[in-house]
Amino acid sequence: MGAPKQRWTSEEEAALRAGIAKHGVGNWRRILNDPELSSTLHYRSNVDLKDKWRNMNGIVSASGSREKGRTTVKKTRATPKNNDHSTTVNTVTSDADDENVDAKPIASVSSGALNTSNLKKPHSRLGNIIMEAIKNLNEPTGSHRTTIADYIEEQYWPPSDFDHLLSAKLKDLTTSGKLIKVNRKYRIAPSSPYSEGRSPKMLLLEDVQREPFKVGSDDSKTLTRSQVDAELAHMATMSAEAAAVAAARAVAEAEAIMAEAEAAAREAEAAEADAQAAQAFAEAAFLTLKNRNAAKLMGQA
DNA sequence: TTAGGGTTACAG
DNA sequence: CTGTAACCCTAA
Repeated sequence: MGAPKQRWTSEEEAALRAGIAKHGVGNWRRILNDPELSSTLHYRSNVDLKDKWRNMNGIVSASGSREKGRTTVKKTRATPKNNDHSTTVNTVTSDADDENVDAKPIASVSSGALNTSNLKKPHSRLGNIIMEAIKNLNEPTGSHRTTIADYIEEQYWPPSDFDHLLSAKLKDLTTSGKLIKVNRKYRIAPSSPYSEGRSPKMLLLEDVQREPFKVGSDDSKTLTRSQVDAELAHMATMSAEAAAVAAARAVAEAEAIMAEAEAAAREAEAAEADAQAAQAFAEAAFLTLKNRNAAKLMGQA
């Protein structure tokens, strides 16, 4: 991990996830074309989206071109893009440097205000500490919040109200896809190098086939439907482990989607014009969630 | 335009 | 030096 070139921000990642959930994997151009998402992903190209998704996903064949004795050829390549923005100086009172517990991961710039500087700084220190803690704890089934808190308290200073900050940050990390929350436990989301010798408790496909809502929008329904079918078909060919991982990921995605939909709906309350779009998006997200919620992992709030 | 291979750049 | 993430190139 690191911050190499033009690192993707949480907003961009969230937007990408939302776009994939909405339009399906592979339709990068369509995602980029989405008016809401395009504001956030303005600096990224369709290829960038594809590459980012490849990285986020736990790349299948990491063809590290390491096995090439490639040396001495230097391509003086200056930094191509110099966008980006003022680093929000976050001088928090000395020790506990934690911030933004923002509730809206997506910057839905609706018609009207042309917001240009929408950059949130990367992840804060606490986020890194949390990731480190979980990684070092290395619990195969994930770590409880209390365990994480204990670890951090031993390693670092215990600020006041730390518990609250930790909860907020955990939620933030979960919604942004860095962590997966499964039954009160948090795990590192993407690449899991440890193959976990034991087969995970199989997540039974509990097909929730009730119909809570009757969404009248046919368009989004068909779109979502085909997408879900494709994913289910793909899931059927997966191994047990892969399926478990995919299920956990799907839930994490769904949570992120729901959060975004919530934020979008909240925004829409103010702007009537966007209300319908947000509604449709929320419904689509809910449909996706319903279909994807095969595993009953979402018990707790 | 997209998927995949390959390269460059940075962090540990 | 190794791993990872962004970037680049090219076939399909």
